[in-house]
Amino acid sequence: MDVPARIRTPRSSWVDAGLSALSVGGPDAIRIEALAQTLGVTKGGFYWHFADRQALLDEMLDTWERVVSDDVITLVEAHGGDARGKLRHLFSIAEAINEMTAIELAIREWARRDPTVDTRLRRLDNRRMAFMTSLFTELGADRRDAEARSYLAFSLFIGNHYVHAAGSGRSRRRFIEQSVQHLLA
Amino acid sequence: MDVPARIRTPRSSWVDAGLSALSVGGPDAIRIEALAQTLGVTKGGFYWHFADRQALLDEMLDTWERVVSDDVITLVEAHGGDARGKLRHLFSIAEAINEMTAIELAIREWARRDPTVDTRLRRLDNRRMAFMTSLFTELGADRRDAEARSYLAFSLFIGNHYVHAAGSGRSRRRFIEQSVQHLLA
DNA sequence: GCGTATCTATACGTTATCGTATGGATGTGC
DNA sequence: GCACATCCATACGATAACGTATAGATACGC
Repeated sequence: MDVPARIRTPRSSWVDAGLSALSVGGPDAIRIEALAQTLGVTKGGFYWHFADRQALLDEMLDTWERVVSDDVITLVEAHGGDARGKLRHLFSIAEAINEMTAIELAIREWARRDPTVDTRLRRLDNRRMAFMTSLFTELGADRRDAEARSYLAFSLFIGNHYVHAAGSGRSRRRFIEQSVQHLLA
Repeated sequence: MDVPARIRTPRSSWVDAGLSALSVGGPDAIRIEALAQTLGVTKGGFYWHFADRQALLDEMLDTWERVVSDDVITLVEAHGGDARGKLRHLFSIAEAINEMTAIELAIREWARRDPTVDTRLRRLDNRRMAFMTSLFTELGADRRDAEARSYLAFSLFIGNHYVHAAGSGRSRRRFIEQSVQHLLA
């Protein structure tokens, strides 16, 4: 009856390969045959797992959304400590996970073109903004100030990746650190 | 001999259409046949003007680069006044030209994937950073602080467009204004 | 009204990708 | 060693885009 059988390249492989392709080349680079080649198989297996390309895209977004919202917030909450410590921890996570940042940027670009993705991202950003704002409020800021700081932090953590000036690689880390200091003041 | 003849859809039409397509759908959306349809012709004329698709992309970047560096800097310098006034003027230009912003964002995304575009953008950003830094220096900041403020302003003016949280449309303008105040303090 | 420069339409070959269909291959449990 | 679940390879048709070739349209100057 129910025979589990060893799984060779499961759904998650395709999802991971898709997210990787997205981070490198954007949504248009998510081509089934290219992913298959990356995984060392042909697309035959893909269409066994997924109805079509769109099904993969949806599942990629689901997966990513779960990781960056639930998991990160849980992680920060589990870390404990006061609001300042949590914020520091949150910022360090955002800084550290570099591959995640590439996916994040790619999805933000994607959202500017695709209303469906935009809706998802909007919902997610609301959660993150609310979380950050609550921490800043805990820190003693009034509602308006806490929102402004959250917005500022958000813009910075995204925008700084787009500044391509010389020496931005060298000074980027120092710059972020300095800004965080200022935000937590 | 030299007969000028009325030009129906000149090179610049294709460049403009290309930039428009870029701002809406990214580099992959710059498809010759689609541009032709937008212009109400077929691609026959395109290949009279341009050797191939790449030639259009190059010319698009040339055009855009000229507009946003030389022209803007000239405009700000022509405006006159002190450094603070010039910075305010610069920020207001950056805020005002919304269509230009869409192109700017699209090109930044593009640069993350294409080394050629990245090189161009890097050169451009260096010019803009140097210009901004010189204005902040004029304002009394030391070199390091001036650079930090420029980097901050840069990140903000780009990053804030990627924040999709609810109410970001309403509060974006107010937020930018507040940040500019702070930068000029 | 003719010649020439400036485009434009159309047909064509090529390549890339999607999605379908179908016949396997492979390993598990009985 | 058979049945079944899971996955894979291959062939196929459809569509879209690139670039080429070539004949034709359009308007200006004379």
